[in-house]
Amino acid sequence: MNLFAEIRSLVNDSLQQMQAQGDLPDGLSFDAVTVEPPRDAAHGDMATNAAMVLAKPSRCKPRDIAQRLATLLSADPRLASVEVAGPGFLNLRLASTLWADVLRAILADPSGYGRATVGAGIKVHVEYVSANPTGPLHVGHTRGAVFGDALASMLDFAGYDVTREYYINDGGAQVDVLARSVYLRYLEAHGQEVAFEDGTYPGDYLIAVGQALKEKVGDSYLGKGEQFWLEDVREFSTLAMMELIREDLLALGVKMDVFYSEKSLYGTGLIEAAIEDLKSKGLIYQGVLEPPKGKKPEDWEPREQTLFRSTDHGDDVDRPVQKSDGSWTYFAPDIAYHYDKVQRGFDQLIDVFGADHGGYVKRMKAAVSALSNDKTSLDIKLTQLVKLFKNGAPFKMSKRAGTFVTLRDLVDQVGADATRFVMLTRKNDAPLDFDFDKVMEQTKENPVFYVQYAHARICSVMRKAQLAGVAVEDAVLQAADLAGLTDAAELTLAAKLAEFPRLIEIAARSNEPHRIAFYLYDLASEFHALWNKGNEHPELRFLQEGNLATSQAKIALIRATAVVISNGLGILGVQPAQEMR
RNA sequence: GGUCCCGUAGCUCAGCUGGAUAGAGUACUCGCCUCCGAAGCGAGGGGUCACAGGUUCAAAUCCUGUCGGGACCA
Repeated sequence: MNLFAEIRSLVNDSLQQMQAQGDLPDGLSFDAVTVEPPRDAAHGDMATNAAMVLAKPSRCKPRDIAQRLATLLSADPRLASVEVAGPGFLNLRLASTLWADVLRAILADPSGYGRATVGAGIKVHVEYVSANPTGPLHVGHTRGAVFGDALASMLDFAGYDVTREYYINDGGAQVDVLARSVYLRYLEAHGQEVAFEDGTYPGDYLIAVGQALKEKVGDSYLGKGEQFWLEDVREFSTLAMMELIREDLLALGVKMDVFYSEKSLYGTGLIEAAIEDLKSKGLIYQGVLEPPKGKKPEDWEPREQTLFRSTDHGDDVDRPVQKSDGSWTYFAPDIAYHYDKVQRGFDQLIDVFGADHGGYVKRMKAAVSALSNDKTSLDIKLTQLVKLFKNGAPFKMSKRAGTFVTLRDLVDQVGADATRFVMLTRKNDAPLDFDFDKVMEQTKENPVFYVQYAHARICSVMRKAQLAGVAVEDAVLQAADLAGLTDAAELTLAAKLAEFPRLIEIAARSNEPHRIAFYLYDLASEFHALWNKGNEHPELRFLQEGNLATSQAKIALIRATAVVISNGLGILGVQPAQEMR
């Protein structure tokens, strides 16, 4: 049940009726008409801007339209009052029975409440993490992983057909470096002294891989040249790293549908096919790029190479796909990968990248636009840096000094739930401060705690109610007489619950899961307020001794609140707490 | 030099793809436990929404430019 959608369509119907009666001209678009909660609660439960939006195209005075619309709307039993206000707003007050309907709808189908249909029939592909398979995931990857995962879950909740995918960059020079590094560890496992020069990965996590390699191949690679072992060690090491990464993701609660290998693009003709597709559209040519503006780099010289005319699709300069020696640039496999996504029939693509990939956005969008003839949309979400703090002081990461914070460090220290929630309390494109101590704090300053505390309190009341002999099953609560819920704080809470489906739609449309985290904080706040109001007004306490019916009505309200918190947290991948410890 | 992101209360940040008197947290002042978890709640002060133009019934929100901060490319 989506109250806002219902009233929105009621407004729409009424507007059409006005057209039929000749009060409004034909051919008007109602797209700009909104029904939303007013900022000021004194203005009622909902407000619509219909009259103001339609005034100009219909050449009527806004207040006249508002007046006629108000007359039509007020005939509907769902609306208790309709008032024209200000320049032509219509302020709507809902019949009090509607709030009870919302609660009953929540209790009738708890796990389904808030699910939307905005994404029905739309196939969306979300690519995230996609870290190089050269080591464990670190803090930066964690943010991308959490964001992408929550985004995918949210889209799923909003009705989209979602595919979650990890692109394994196992085709570039970095996996050769990995192989050489593992080879050093292999020599070490054979008792040799080794030195890790620049351009190798000295991390301890490769010790076990070198050991495992020794167990697999014995001494057969000792004293041999690179041409003899590189390919096999590369394969072996990449697999080991992906195993490590999968475990990291699992610890964070991130699941992928597909792991897609870059290497699998080579030798299958896919890259050639993608470039051929662009060529057939006249977007591939031989040419020489202009030197970069500003300071000329020392080693720049004009070279003829194969270029993609990305400027035809919004890019700033054309991009090379093949170097003068015939080898592919790093961009070519990326094109091929997205070509493959388009071929797989997705309607929408979303790439979640770190902010350091900001430079690729325009060319990737150009590629997808060209490859799909603008039929497939590509949204690229960049996640900004995570700044770590300990005891309020910035905490510098350094691979060299070994103060390198991994995903595991985070999860081990603060838990997957807190890590995930905190990472979602900022917009993806804003930098994030992650304070180890604050995340663990049990105060309202810590949003994870605050939301969990609300849920735990509700569970606590439910436990107490059961001990007192009050039936609290959803089926029983649904049948309760909810007419007694009349206090302002109770109705505010119910109104907040009614907003949830609308919030999901808004958040899903803009690919912004952080909105859910903020909503949950607000919801928790309304709940805590109501709880405390019970201190001064005993009649607002949830358990009313000796009054079974009233208790059940109030418990229906907070049980519905717990359901929404639980659904919201579920999208973010966070377990709701039954009790605080 | 170019591209992208950001600039909102002392501090950290929301702000519904354009709506009414711009909101939370924190900090400061004051009040609330004989009571379902006070790990909480309520009240108060605090703003030129970086700046200047533009678009319109309406701009923190959209467009242009300037300044400041960050990320990246060369």
